[in-house]
Amino acid sequence: MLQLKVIRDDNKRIVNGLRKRNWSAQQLKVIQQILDTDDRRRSTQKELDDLLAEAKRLANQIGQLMGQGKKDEAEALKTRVAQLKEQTKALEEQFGGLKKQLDDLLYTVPNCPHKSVPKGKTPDDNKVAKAWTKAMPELPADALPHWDLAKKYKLFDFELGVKLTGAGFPVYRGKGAKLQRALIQFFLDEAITAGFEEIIPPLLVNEDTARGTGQLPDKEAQMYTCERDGLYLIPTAEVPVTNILRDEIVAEKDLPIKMTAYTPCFRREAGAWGAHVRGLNRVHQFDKIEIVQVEHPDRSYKTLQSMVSHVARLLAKLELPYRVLLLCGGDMGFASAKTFDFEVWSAAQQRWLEVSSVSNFETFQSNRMQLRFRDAEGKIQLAHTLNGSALALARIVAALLENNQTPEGIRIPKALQKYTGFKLID
RNA sequence: GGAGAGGUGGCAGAGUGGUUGAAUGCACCUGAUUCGAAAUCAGACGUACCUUCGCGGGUACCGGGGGUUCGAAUCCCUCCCUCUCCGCCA
Repeated sequence: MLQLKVIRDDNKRIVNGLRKRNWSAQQLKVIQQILDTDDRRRSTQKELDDLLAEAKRLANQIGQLMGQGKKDEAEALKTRVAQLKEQTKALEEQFGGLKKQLDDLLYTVPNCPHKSVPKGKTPDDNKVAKAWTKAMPELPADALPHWDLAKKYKLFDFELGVKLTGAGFPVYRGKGAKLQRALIQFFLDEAITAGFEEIIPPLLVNEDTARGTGQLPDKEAQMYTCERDGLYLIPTAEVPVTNILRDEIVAEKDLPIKMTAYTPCFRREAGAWGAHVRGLNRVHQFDKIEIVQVEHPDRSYKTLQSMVSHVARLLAKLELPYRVLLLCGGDMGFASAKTFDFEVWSAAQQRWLEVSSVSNFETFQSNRMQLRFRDAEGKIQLAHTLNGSALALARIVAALLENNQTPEGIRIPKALQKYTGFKLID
């Protein structure tokens, strides 16, 4: 969530930023509401603190009197403290209520877009940051979409997934399974080479962790839950990995902290189904390698670029046509200050598929999870957090299969061959 | 799952109702000493929020939540977690 201090001191920038997210005047009223609630919270705290200080002072005095054996005087003081207590109790409740109210309001406010983020309402308003200028793959007239290729070569099976679990849980098999594992290994190796520490996190997280990265309360419906144990299946490795540093104060010299993790990701995707989500385009469980960085505020945008370059390098090695989009204010995620999306061309479907999203969250996440660093002067500051998919498998597989189909079989890109152990799926 | 022990500052570890945000040791930081370092000595050394231009001041926090009390790290309830033993098990 946004920092109260920033909303207060840098109000104009925040309001302008929210306008970029197409916030109406009506919605912007929340900001004023936040400021008003905060004013009340502060005056209530002052009042409460003063009363508590007085009560504390008297309690100590009673202690002294008791020690000196002056029981009568002590008794007299006790009644006064009892009165104070009545007042503090009421104030405490009021204060707690205001804090809760304030938090609830703050939770409704998305991150403020970076100044370089373009205005816009829909995905059509995203800016192409890097277009694909080379040739597109040319397929024969009888080219198949990946779901048909999967059947033809027995790579994965959706019906079987339905039998075992339900729609959107594909079963990979044979070379399809091997391809999956090869991609995971490839992406992990690339991330490790780029200096990211590999993490294998839990796939179930508790409530605090889900709140830390903003899944709660905003995106509760997106996650599968294990209600009985109060746990959530992770929708992305970002959740457990970033939370490793929740409530930590790290040394400035340790920045940036670079972590990567491969995990399956579970998403309910409630109500998001339709004709365009066939096959691997959208599934409830998919594999993803995530890269996460915790960075100094001064360097985070440079770091964002380096993460974008990393993802671009992966796609280049996989020989997939891709483009990079700079998301407009209206299409950006709730917690992000700036996001680049990567899309690969899926030749048989004749459409771009989103395979990666690389974002700088600035202090939006770190504020919520109290992830801080001690700067050169010994002052404590919130760190910036960034993350990106590098990469999400399902759609990569879709594009890989479609783009590389030949009459002889499906060609495996060179960079991947040492991982698959085969050059052709036939 | 059963029985027992325990959760205190970066770490170790005192503290069982009264000025304890918390002894002591270690680590870290600053200064002195030194050509420099080690050793030694002196000092500083939690976080959040409120308040102040600033110095500073205030409040809360000793696993989480609730309670008893004028006063709780200390007593009570409850939840979570860790350790030991037993059971079960990849």
